[in-house]
Amino acid sequence: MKKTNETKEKLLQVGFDLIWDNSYGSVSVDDICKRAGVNKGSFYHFFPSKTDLVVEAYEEHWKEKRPTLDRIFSSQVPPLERIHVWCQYMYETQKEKAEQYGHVCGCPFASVGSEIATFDEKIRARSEQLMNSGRKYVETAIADAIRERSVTVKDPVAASLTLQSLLLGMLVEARIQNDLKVLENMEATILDFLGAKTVGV
Amino acid sequence: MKKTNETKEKLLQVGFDLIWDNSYGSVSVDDICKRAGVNKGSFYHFFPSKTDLVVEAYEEHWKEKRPTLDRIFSSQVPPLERIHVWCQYMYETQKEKAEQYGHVCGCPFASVGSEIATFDEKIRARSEQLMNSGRKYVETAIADAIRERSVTVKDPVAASLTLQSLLLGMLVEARIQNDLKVLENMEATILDFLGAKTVGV
DNA sequence: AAAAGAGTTGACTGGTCAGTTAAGTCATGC
DNA sequence: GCATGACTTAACTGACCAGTCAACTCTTTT
Repeated sequence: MKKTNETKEKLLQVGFDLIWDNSYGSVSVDDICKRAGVNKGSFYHFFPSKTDLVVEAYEEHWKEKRPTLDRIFSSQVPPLERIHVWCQYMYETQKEKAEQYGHVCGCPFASVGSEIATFDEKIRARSEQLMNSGRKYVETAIADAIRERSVTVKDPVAASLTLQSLLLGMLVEARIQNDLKVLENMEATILDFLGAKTVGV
Repeated sequence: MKKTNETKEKLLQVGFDLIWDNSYGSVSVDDICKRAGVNKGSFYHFFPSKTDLVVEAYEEHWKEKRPTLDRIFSSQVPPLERIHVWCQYMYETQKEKAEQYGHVCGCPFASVGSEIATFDEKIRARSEQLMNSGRKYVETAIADAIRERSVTVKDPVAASLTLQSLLLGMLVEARIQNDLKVLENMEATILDFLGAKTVGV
């Protein structure tokens, strides 16, 4: 028998990747099982439904990303430096995914969230929650930047909300256009929006 | 027998609405036929495939919207007024849809485009094209605003691209959060981004 | 009035879907 | 050594999927 949780983790990882790369509707439980080298019965031993796999895979993905984000957004780092490294990190993530799968994948929470928002409440609610968790990092960074006067925006909550929309939009467009070029001006656009002192238009 | 094209138009309209409201993957050809009161054979008499229906429905939707957009973005209207009316129009459209279907639907090109971008090239390409057509209106409005100095941004192409991303992001978030509130600050956020002279933060 | 063609009908195909089931394998604890 | 329970296996269900087909109806053309 395999190591405890090895099968479950494989299903979570394969499921997340397949659905991020394609879509919730176009990836079947059979596809996931086949790719994971697991029988269907095992799938339903660990997950009551396809929806539940996705929710848990979201959770898992977020858990894996948190340490990196904690490091990037550490209070030890100057606020604008956090934004800088964060932008680099997002671009690199997208670039790696694009090379791995042959096309730009965008934001998994946004793609799947938007796909099933109107008919799968479980996934919708979790998408919303996780996206908001990510925004908190940015909100704090902007608040710190305002306090050290390295930025001209006034309201960190409003600014982080707008920034989040802007980024989400860029990721969706990059996916639809299948072109990383959309993301190249990301940092400059963000700094410009924040009214960062160190960078011109 | 029914009026020429009545069946086809019904299929296009019903297909577009159902898919906008739900998703490409979760709406079947049978669903569309049932709702349209049309037999399956008729569907395949008019469309070679489900994909082709979607592409034609996109076309049709755009054709129907064009006169309204031409009016809103008429050169006779002051540029910032165009933006103002456009924002109102988008909000009203979303509100009506939300009331009609019980949840916020967002942008149809973005939702379906993002859903199938990585595996249906026909729909992906058409989404990209139509979204860019919409951007042209904004680009011209911004260029006019720059010339009359009612705005501080410098590059109309870059500004319209960023604006498009921002809007797209807001629409995706409104759909995922199922909340029109996301869209309420739309105009203020846009005017602020453009550096419009007449409006504070 | 007859032929032709556009549009319609509904049954049909073969495959795939999410999810079920029952019999089996294995590690652990007593 | 045997009982328990977690995990696996693969066949199975019934619904649904996109797409096909041949026979049909109606309108238009000649």
